[in-house]
Amino acid sequence: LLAARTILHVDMDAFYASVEQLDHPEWRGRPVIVGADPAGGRGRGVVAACSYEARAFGIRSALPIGQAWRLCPEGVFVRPRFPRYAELSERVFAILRRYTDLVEPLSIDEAFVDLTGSVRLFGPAEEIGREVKHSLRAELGLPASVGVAPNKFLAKIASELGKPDGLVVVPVGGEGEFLKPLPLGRLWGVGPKTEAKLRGIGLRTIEDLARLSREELRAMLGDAGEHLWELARGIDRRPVEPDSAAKSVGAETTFEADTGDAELVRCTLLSLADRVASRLRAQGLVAGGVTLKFRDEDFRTVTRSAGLPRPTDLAEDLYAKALVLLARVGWKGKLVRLVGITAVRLSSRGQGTKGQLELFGPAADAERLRRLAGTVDEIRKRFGSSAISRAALVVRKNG
DNA sequence: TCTGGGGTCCTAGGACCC
DNA sequence: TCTGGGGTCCTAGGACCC
Repeated sequence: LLAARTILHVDMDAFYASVEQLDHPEWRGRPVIVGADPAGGRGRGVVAACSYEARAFGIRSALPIGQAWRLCPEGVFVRPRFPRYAELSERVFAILRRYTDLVEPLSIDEAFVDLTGSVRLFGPAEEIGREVKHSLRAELGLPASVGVAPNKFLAKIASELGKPDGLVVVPVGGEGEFLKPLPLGRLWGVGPKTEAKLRGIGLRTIEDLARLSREELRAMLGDAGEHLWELARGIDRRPVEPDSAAKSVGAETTFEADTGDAELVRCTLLSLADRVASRLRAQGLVAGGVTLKFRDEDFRTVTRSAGLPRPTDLAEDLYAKALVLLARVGWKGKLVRLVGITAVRLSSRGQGTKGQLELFGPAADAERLRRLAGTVDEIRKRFGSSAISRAALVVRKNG
């Protein structure tokens, strides 16, 4: 028999916007919208996060920034400062790790904590939840919502229901009542497509879904259907898993205006390759393959991927392969909206590739490039990311 | 009003092997 | 002249999450 678990889900409220209000006291109490430049309503891109004051105007994350601007032109529109958010994120997770090592970050501002073994030492989970919220507020100045439940799914739903600044405990045995009235979209893995499909056969709430048999759901949605059958009954056996290794590292960008300029596309790919490679080096990873992402003016997205001759953390290698992949995308006659590069099949550097230095041949060239890249990383760390750049990109920018 | 950027996981088809 | 079944790996696309 499996012992009952106690899982905490901690979710920072309007995280990026809360950080901006923390760092800019004059913005507290005002609608703050973090995202793309609205450019007087003509901006490209979307809202990354917004304060609760902004939500009162109907603004939501993922809303096109121009729409947000029209809804609330008096709002405070700011560009995201990811390094600052990452810094505070680390401090959030450090507070959670005071209770246990079983902390699984879900994103920059969200985590599961398995408190099953901690309650003996620290007291009831509800008390720990209260304490966590208090520490986040007192030490970091940031609000959070917390859910306490016997599993991940229920804990996540609970924290969502408590937002903002809430603490919701799902009583053991009360899972059914708790879930029944909720719309299907609350189920983990049910997005717009699946919800529409289920609505198409007359289902609206989790209670409706729970009336279907395992077999019926399986026939309609495959393995995911069986998973939903369990979730609808509050069953979720997935463990809290700390430190999972990254499977891919990517960077992509949408052009300010759709472009037909092949040289601009290549320069952009080089700069994306630079970003991806330096993040690989920072994490001690090498890529065994590359995926190129390409989106045209009609919003049609294609990807092309291929393995690399040897694992690498060099921009030159990623870029060279990206050019080969680009040639495999038929984009004649179409303008380009977005390009992206993702490093895949990651492994940690040093395993296998270590050994004697090679003095000649491609491996030696790679070693020289690695040292150069290491020096560039160092300069950027000390003087900022714009302190040094590739001549190919500088010429482009100024020419 | 067009629709970001960072990811994960699943599926389906084809190649290839035994 | 017809044509197994299982397994794995790779690629491309798509759904989903924050």
